[in-house]
Amino acid sequence: MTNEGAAATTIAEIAKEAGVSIPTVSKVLNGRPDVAASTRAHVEAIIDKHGYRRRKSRAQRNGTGLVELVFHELDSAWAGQIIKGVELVAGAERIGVVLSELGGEHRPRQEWLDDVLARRPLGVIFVLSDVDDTQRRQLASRNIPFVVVDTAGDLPEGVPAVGSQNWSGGLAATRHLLGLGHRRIAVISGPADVLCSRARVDGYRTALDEAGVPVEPELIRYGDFFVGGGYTHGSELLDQPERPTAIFAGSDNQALGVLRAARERGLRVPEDLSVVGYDDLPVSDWLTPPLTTVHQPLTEMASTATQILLRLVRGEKVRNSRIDLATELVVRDSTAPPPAQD
Amino acid sequence: MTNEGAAATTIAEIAKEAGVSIPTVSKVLNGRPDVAASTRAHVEAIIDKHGYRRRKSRAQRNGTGLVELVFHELDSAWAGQIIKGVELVAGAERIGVVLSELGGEHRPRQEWLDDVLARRPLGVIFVLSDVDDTQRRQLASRNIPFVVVDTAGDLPEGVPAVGSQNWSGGLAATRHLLGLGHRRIAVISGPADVLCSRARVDGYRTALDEAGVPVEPELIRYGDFFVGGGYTHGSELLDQPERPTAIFAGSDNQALGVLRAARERGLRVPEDLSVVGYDDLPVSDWLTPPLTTVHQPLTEMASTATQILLRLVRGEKVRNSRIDLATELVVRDSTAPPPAQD
DNA sequence: GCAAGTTTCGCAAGTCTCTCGAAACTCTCC
DNA sequence: GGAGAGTTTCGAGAGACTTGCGAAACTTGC
Repeated sequence: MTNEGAAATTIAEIAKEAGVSIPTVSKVLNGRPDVAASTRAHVEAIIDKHGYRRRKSRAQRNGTGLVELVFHELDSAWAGQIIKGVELVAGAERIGVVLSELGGEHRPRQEWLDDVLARRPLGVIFVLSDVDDTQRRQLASRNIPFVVVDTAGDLPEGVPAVGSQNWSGGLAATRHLLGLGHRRIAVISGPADVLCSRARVDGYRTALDEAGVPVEPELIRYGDFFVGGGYTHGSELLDQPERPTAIFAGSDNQALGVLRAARERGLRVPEDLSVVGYDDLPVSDWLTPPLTTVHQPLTEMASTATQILLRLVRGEKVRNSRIDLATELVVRDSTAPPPAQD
Repeated sequence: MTNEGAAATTIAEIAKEAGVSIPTVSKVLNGRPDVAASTRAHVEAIIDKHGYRRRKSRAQRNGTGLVELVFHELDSAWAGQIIKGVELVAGAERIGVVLSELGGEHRPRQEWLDDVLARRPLGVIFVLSDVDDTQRRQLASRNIPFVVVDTAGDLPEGVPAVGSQNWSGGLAATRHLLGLGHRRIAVISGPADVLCSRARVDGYRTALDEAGVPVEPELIRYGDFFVGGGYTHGSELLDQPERPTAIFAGSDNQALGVLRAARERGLRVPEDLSVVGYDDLPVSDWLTPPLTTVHQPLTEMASTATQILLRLVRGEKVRNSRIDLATELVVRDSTAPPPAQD
């Protein structure tokens, strides 16, 4: 802890207490060779006792800075998890987080970018959104780095991005259902133009191929990530003549919609229909039934992205600026073997 | 103490008394980094002593302006609704929203306030949090207005605050349960030291009195607003020898915990146990069963608070700066008449 | 025992920041 | 459009820390 107000300890004080000169203390601090081992140890002890810290150095640079956090949409607890992760890192560095919502668009409008530029932020974090080339150059010309979390589209070479292993998530979820004996498995994903949706669906496809189960196009649905979409698509899927015995939803919210669609049709979950979600929001464990879902480390993704951004801000070299964190299937009570067929 | 009418204090006077130059006082007021900690503290003390107020706010911000949004905690979709409301109004005015979380504390630490002052925001919105007198004066001296949303504790006269009609909400929820025939109604509320919790419980009390039903202390629980608290208290209540036939939870999250406690005991909702939530988060309509709950207009509360704040920023007169928006009982499927007794 | 060499340390002179105020500037209100 | 209040820029002064160098102290070889 820094002792505010009170004058900070100086090497002069250390020197006095240790009975040596100021330069000697300095030399100890800098690991110079021309200090006797015994003297060094003694000085070191006094330094430790006083909890001496070298003067500010670069730490308090700009004093205050801002980071822009941009959501394409901030409904659902999803956003909360991300915000938490960013706050965690930024807060520790005493950097303010400015929130923006693009109101559903994946690309910000110029007007918005103008406002951002006027704020002279240290950097920008885009969540499920992106900027076009012109805007990218505008940021670059002002030396404002940016990071993308959970990218929506393809990114040019060199743009740092943090995501999660969507393909593996889709694979694991589908394998789990196959392992339970399901053969007619539907998937409701996010928008087709969002990369992470496609990766999950591809994981789903691969798992089916692997098991020798044919992929049926009418069982693959693209929608949005919201609860209403899950309900609509879920209803349609369940009204098909040969309805699926399991549905893999693109988000926990969608899964909620599917649960309702099932309930309205008198289908019990998991006895008559298995449902797998995606995200593992904190509530998912508390639903009826507790949701089997693919855990996505949202908070960690956000923290990681923020750390990368701050490293870029400091001008440090960042290797591995394209990271996908691991997803993990969490099995709860919304999945079970399919009902016996005849 | 502010000396109204008398010639307003100027930073020149502060400077003289503190024995520093005018620019130094200005720098302290603006949170500039190039002032020694001891000097800063000294000047701050003189400022406070004189009750200095900056002449006029810079209402005519050149395009940029920031508003600080402070949560005592930002778990749960609760926070998302609030953020949305603030963004809505601030975004339209092209004002940036800086988010902070106090990490569970209801009062910010000085270090945090220093950062805020350095950012020179137009105003501050506190959500379920508050500042102490010294900090309040620090904001006042910089002419930074603030608004409190859903106050945790008592507020001094004149502090603008937007809340919701908690008492009416408690009353309506309890009356609804009484109307269904329930007599043994438990309530799980938020922390006892948070005002809105108490108001709800008082509404509950009044409803019981009205109906001539005795208030039984063991049916009144205070916890936190989270799902775990609902589960714990719910479990205890349901394990009582003469268990309640209805539970009125302090939040939808708590209600989720109660639902699980009921399920674990083989109690059906609403047949064996009625549950009422509070908040009406977007998911609540999609739970199993859809939750009867007290709708709190969180987004609107946040928008209103932001509007009031911006009016204060512009120096406009704000009458009715203490507003409670209406809550509304939303009846869904988690409540029903109590099971027949013998 | 003495000269040569080595080690250890402090002096003095540098370098780097931090602080602060003079002067110039901006903004607002008459 | 001038006066007054407050803000910003910039440079100088003051410490805080670093470094080169030399002097004492110590060691070693003969």
